[in-house]
Amino acid sequence: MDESKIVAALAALAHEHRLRIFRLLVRAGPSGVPAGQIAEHIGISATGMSFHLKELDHAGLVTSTRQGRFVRYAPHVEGMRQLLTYLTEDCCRGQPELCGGIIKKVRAVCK
Amino acid sequence: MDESKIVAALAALAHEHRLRIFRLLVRAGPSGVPAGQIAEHIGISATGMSFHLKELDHAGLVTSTRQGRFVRYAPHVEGMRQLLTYLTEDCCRGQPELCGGIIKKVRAVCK
DNA sequence: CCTATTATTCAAATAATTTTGAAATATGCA
DNA sequence: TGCATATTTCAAAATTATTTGAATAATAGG
Repeated sequence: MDESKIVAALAALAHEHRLRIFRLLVRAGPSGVPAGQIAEHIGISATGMSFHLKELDHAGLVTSTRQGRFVRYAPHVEGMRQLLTYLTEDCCRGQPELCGGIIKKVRAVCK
Repeated sequence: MDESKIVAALAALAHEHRLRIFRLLVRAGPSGVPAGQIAEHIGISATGMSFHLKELDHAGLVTSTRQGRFVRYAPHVEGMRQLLTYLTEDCCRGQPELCGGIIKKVRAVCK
């Protein structure tokens, strides 16, 4: 995968509000949450929310669908998957020490 | 783990040069690489290298040890582990779709 | 002590991001 | 159509990050 897209995705998540937005969307699931509702939850203005959602969208981490007057945002599974695959496989080369022990853990369970 | 530390780590990696530096250090292993040698490899000035290495260091992603006139930099295993653990477990809640298929893959191998 | 090498610090300049508030767009409903 | 709601766009201001080059520190070796 294109390294500049990885940088863009990392930058998108590298912000207090945006990381919280993404976390919230993951918890909310694929049906999504209207922008205004996210804004209320996070505690920022509608304008600020649009700005941050645009960043996440451009980075390929969220998707949006209009539903009447609302625009529902949901996590974009493929974008996040690519980021985590890059970080664990390409960047950290699958080393269990670096990869958060996931590989280690699951292997242990398998024994 | 502290969310602001996660944001700092993400921001540290969210830069073309720094992501390449970190990748290079992972490949080089725990013995580390002198700052100047990294700079030569990446193709940036010594001053620029100091700036970026400081960012990575402050974010807890690399460690440094002086060896004579050289300062060797190596990946800081614990910092990266914490970041990836956060992203996969806290943020993405271990959902295989989001987590880069690592969990899925290893489970499949185990069957 | 002197010099060469390696790396960092500093301050100034430049560039990029984020915030703010007003205006605009899109939709639903009376 | 006219009005209310949800969201986005826009431009200006504020903030933060990055680059640049000169100066400074740390060390090895003569």
